[in-house]
Parts: sequence; structure tokens; C-alpha cells
Amino acid sequence: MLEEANLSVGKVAKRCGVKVSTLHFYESLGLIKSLRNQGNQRRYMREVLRRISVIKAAQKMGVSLEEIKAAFANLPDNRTPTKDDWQQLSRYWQKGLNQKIAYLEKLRDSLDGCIGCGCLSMKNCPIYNPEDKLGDNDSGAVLLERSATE
Amino acid sequence: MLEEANLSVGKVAKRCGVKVSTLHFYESLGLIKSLRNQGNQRRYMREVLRRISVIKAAQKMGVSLEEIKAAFANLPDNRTPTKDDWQQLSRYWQKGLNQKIAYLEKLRDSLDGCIGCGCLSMKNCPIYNPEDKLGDNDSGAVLLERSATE
DNA sequence: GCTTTACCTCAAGTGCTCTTGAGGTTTTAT
DNA sequence: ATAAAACCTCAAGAGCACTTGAGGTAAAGC
Repeated sequence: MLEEANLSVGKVAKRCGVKVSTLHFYESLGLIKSLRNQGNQRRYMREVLRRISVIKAAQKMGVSLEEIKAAFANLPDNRTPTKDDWQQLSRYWQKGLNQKIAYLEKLRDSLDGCIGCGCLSMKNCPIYNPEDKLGDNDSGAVLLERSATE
Repeated sequence: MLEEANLSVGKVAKRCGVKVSTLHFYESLGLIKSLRNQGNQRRYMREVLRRISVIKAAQKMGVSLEEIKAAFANLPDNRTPTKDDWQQLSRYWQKGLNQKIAYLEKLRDSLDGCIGCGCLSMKNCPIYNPEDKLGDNDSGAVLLERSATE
């Protein structure tokens, strides 16, 4: 198994488009793992590339590292996501993504209306309304903003 | 003019759904202004409500406070956005919003594909590809993510 | 008048996602 | 063999958007 771990941090960083320090950071959070060579330098197995891809894809969807870690932890034996695992994860995260898109579309459409009406002073405008969170935020809303009034 | 400034921080905070500390914070950034009463307490004019609405709306669109401040500063005489000003601002920010939506849709659609193909190991997948920034990021891309590899 | 509530300032703390730097070791290239 | 490049650890710093706390003043309610 050690002979399969032959990627240095620098190489992984370059191939994934992240900085070496980011890999250290992810490792410190338990998001990725590495083995060490004789001189104590990190050596990665190729599967770390997919793992990092999953992290980056999830981030683009607005998933936090904490949630990503939780998702990884829920995999059968905490293994690197396989193709099937990835499908599970992506289906799950896709929900949040769709909600986010829907939210922004709603905002954009409201904006369309507001451009004509200057309705910022009206209580029923979805842009004006400060309580406007996200329609029904029971399940997937974890992925979305929840700051402001809480 | 002073007699028009009769809103206390607490009232403004409640009406806008933000905390008092947030108003202090915004003021420290120069995003809003206040007058003071005899006892040195803040008193706001009603227009601050619209101003805060604009801030909140912009934030929902992914605009940073820095950019909001810049946008305010570019208004004719740095005044609180009027209806017309708001239309200018919203048209401008709407571009970024549309880009953001387009980006997330692209991501979602790629995800659709990936659910079937498990293509994370392929270089041409827009989700896998770490260099995937946002198509053409020359103008409105300011509003969008630009972290990772820079 | 007295108490409670609201407000004031300024400094420091929070949470997230990393980045930078110092001081030192290992690998690689020539 | 030696110099340069890559790597190591650990602590601290950065940027964003706020929040909390301490110590004290002002306004409101009864």
C-alpha cells in the first residue's frame, strides 16, 4: 500500500489547483489523509485527487467544509468516495443547489419588478422584506444563508 | 432636518431585522449615517431604512459590503439611493446575479451528468476541473468566487 | 424618584477558510 | 558534493461580516 502512495504535496497541489498549505489545512481538518515517507514527507495515494475534487465541487455548491466532512464521515466505512458514493453525495447536495438557484431566481425576478416599481419602501416586496429567509427552510436550508435576524 | 431624525437604533434595528451592533458596524464602515440627540444617542432619518434594504438586497445577491460602499459612493452626491438610483444599482447588480445563477445552473447540470457518469476522474468535467472559474471573468466576475488558485 | 431598559464607546472575540512566516530538514539537480 | 527546491511544524495573521463584553450614561415607565 505504501508503494501506491507516491504523490508529493506539491504534485497534488499542482494537479488540483490548490496551494500546499490548503492540503495541510484539509488534512488538519481530517478531510484528507496522507502517509509519510522515510524523511517524514507526505505521500498521497491517487484517490486523494478525487477526494479533493469532491471537496471543491461541494464548495462550489455552497457546502461548508464541516458539512463535507460530515458527509464523508457518513460513508459506509469513512472511505474515499467511490463512484457510487459520489452519486449519493451529489444527489444530496444537488437539492441544496437547486434551492439556492431558486432563491437567486426569485431575487432576480423580484428585482425585475422593483426596477419598475421602486418598491423598496413596501412591506410586501420580497427584496425589501428582511424576514425573507427562503420560503420553507426545514431540510436543505442548512446549505443556505441563515444570518441576519438570528 | 434634525426634527426629521427621530428613529433610535433600537427601532431601526427592529424594523430592518438586524442587530443594533450591525448598525454600529455599518456606520463604522460608512454605509449609513446618523445624527445624535442631546444625550449622544443615534437618531436616524427614515431614509436609512431604504438604505439598509438596499444593503441587504445587495448582500443576498452576493455583493460585498465593500462593493456596496463603492456603489453608494458613486451616486451623484453620495446621497441615499433614490428610486432612480436604486434602479441603476439593481440593474448593475442584476448582471452579477444572472452570472451567478448561470454558474450554479452549469454546476447543477454538470452534476446531472456526473450522477450518471462518475466523471470526477476526467479532465474535461466542469465539476472536476479545478481551473473552472466562470467562463469569461472580465467584468462582472468581481461579484463571484475567485479563490482557489490565485 | 427610582428602577429598568436602551443606549454609548472601544477593544476583543467569533467562525470560516485559508495564507504567511520562521526556523529547520530532505530531496533533487548539477 | 553542494546548492537549490521542496518539504516539515507550529504559531500567527488575513479578510469578511459581524457579535460580545466591560464599564458607564441616558431615557422611559411607574
